[in-house]
Amino acid sequence: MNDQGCGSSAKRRARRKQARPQELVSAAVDLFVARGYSATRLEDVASAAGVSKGTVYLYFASKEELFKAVVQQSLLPALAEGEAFIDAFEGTTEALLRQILMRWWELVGDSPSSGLIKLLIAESGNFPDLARYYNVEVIERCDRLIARILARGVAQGEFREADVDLTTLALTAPMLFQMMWKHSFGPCANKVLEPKAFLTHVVALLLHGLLRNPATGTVLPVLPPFTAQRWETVTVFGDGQKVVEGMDKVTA
Amino acid sequence: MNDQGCGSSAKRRARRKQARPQELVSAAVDLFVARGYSATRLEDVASAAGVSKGTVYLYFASKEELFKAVVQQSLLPALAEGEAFIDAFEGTTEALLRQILMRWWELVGDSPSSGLIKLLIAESGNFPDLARYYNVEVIERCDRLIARILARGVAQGEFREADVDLTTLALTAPMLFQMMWKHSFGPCANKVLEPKAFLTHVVALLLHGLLRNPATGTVLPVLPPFTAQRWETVTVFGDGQKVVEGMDKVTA
Amino acid sequence: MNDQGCGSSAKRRARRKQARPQELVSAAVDLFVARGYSATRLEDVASAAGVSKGTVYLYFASKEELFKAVVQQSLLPALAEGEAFIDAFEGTTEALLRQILMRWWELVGDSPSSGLIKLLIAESGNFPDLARYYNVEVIERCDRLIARILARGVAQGEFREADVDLTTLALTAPMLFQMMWKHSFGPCANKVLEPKAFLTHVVALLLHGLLRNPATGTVLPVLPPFTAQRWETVTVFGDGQKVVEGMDKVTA
Amino acid sequence: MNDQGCGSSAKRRARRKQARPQELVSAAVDLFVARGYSATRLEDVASAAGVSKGTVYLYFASKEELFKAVVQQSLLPALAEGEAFIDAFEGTTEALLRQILMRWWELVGDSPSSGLIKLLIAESGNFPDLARYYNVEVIERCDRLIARILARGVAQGEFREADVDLTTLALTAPMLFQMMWKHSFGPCANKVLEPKAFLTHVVALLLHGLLRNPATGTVLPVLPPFTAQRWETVTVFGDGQKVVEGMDKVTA
DNA sequence: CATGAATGAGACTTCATTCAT
DNA sequence: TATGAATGAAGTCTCATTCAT
Repeated sequence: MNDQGCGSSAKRRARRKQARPQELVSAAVDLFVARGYSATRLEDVASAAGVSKGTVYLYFASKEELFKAVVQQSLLPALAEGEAFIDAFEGTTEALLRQILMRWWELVGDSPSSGLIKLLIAESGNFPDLARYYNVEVIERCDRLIARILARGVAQGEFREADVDLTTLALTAPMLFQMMWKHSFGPCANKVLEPKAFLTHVVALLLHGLLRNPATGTVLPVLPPFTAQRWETVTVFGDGQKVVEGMDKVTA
Repeated sequence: MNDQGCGSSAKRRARRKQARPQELVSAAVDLFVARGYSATRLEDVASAAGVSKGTVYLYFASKEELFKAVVQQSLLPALAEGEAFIDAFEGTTEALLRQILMRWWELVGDSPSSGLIKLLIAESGNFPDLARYYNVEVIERCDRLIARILARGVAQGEFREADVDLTTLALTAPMLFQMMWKHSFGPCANKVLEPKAFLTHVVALLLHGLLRNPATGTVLPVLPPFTAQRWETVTVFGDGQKVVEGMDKVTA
Repeated sequence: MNDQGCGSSAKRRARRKQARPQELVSAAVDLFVARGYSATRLEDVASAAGVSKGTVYLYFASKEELFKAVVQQSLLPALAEGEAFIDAFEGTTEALLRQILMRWWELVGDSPSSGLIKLLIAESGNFPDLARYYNVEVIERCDRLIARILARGVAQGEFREADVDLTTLALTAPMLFQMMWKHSFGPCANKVLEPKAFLTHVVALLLHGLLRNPATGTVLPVLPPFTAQRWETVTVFGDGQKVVEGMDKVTA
Repeated sequence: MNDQGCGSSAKRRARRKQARPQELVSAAVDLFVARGYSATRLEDVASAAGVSKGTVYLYFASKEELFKAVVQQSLLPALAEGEAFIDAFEGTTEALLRQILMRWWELVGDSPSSGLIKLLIAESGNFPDLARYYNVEVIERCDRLIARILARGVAQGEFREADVDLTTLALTAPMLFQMMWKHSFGPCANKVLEPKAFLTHVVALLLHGLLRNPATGTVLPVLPPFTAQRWETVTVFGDGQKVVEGMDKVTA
């Protein structure tokens, strides 16, 4: 009993040391997002993480390095999952798109680290290498993710062909907008913006301009008629509320 | 005798004095946009405007006041023009929408002051009253502008009815995206984004989801306000195929 | 009377601004010498110069730059004078040597800035470029000065020939020693070292080993016999004390 | 049972413990000499000695104490040897002097710890008690060593009498110079200074000004303690030529 | 009106020192 | 004994702001 003190406590401390960078990054995310890079004092980060000023420098060489770590740490989880999600998905591409946006919002958009994009946009001019890194590792990869979905829709005959890059951006824009809004004007706006409702609406708007029109083969205009088959969607919410969607009808 | 030794003509100085605030604001816009609020030194603003450091304080009580002046000065011109533009326009609403977006990009998006929105988003947390002001004076007014266009489309029988707020935002998002992009990742991205091509594409995508299709009468679903936490959607196709979507499951 | 305020005060301030670097360097010399580079706080330099912390940075980009300025400013005056002194001197080389060492001590050794050599020796490892600069601009030039004197002595038949570099250093060493001593152990030693007495003694010791011995032409050994002519020196001090020196006698 | 789990044999550890201070001091000497007191981080000393930061404090109460230990440990060996060397020596005093300087350079000057004198001179102002200690224990003792040699030379009829303190310093100065040079400008100088050649040269120069010349009986002037401020020297040569020297004038 | 020298609060960063393990 | 994570005082440097001229 008095024997074990020799090793276990060292372990606990080691575990602490291993956890520290993560704790500091977590604390830093919130402050960086809330106040911006310059206005965030390292001392505040430290005390938010429950340590003293000097401790930050045991794990990060400088404020800039901490910032980079914050950015690079908030990338990969959601992307990797998203890519796997696409490959495994078996429903319609419309459903896939809707699912993936919802999921993305839950994982990224609604997470505290979503404000990072705001931060990075604001500071991209002051951290060009970081911006370049983020652009390659996140943005372009994210674009490719979306592009794959669009390609899937075209391959399955659901979507008509359209400029991939532009259409991808048309989907990226509302997501970005959402995050920006959440971390800027949202909190002080009169109307509240319900994220998932907005994303659903956007998808609906976009898709009905994207769905292939087999009859005319037109590239741009005329609404996709959906004559190939009839469909009807019933959405049931947790509180029992039902929404029925389908050709020609919308019933709440 | 005690008058002439020290200065020049009072008139020239008066004219100068009147122009000064404008010159300072102009210089400040560029620097604030390029570097952010904190990283912009007042001395740089002064020398960019061709005056000395102390002179800034003759016209603005503090850095914060200068920043507010910068923001408030870069708002109104385009909005007023936009409102007049709508009233005078006589073509289809689709054409109106496309034209107004193009014009907006020329006037605002492509102007050096477009970066202000980026700045404001970044600093909204540190300047809550400024954010509130901007939200009311610019954002909501801009939203109303878009909403008027949508209403015009509906009134003229071109557009079907849809949630006004959400649809407005769906139009606002790409414009915002464009500005963000231009002042952040754009300069370091591999692909160049052609602004007007993008806006055209977005309008095309959105409009053809908005235009009433006389043949089928299909109507986009208007989802209820998204307050419920759990939800589940079952889509039944004409051939009996079912797709169930929900917060945590996807079943084909 | 109320008229002159327009220009003269500006001049006074300008004169102040011009004088500041010099004032700061002066204050810095004393502190650097007394405490060393690291132990000298810039704030102390500032208050010693009667200004505030920030003012130092109006004139020197960093502590290191201030240090370099201090070093580079305490070089040239004495050297230039020394070189002119040699050319103009018309007495014996022995007298020249004695004079120049005395003068050097008055100008450099005894000045507050003499401690700089101590400082530079201590910090040469941390400021290699500064050491190189000082070595070329001061030390080598100083060596050349001494070498010229030795050459003069040889040319005039007073000194025998000897290795120039080594002999030069043999003269440099006591001067250096003196400065080191003054700024290190001197203040806490039991015996006081009278600088001029020491230098006089050293010159006497060295010269009588340097004077050419016409009779033997020996390069190294045997004392110069001074048989060519008899001589006698009477030194009268300010307090009336007399010392008579000459061949065979020493009388106080 | 509760004894064995944590550590190794007590003997080995004890031996280790005994060696530790020495190892730390050795590591510290090099770093202190190379970087100076302030610029040497205790952590670097620790890792140079192969231990962790905290271990230093098991043997030395503070950085200052470590420094003192470093200084006090690098003194005595050579001095004791030197004293024994004198007593046992049987040749001429000139030979003794030359040999002892050579030996001293081998033992002290050329050892890594020779840089300590540089260090101490630099830091004497910050460590007055250390300087006093060093002055008494090393410098004065060293001076006495030299003085004994001079006395030996006089007693054996080799040297004429001269001011002991000043002559001692005249021998100390080149040794000190050598050490300073080695640890400061030497590494960045263009000419290399061959230590032993220099010492040999210095001894030759000095001795031949010290050796009694039986033929002429010339005696070097022994100046009185240099307390008077003003002085004037008139040298009259056998041929009637006069040279007047003084504090501010040189007249031939 | 305009200047720009001066200020000093405040941020980043270092490192001697402590102490739980 | 030994470790090394943690601390926090202290120093360098920046820059918004003031004010004498």
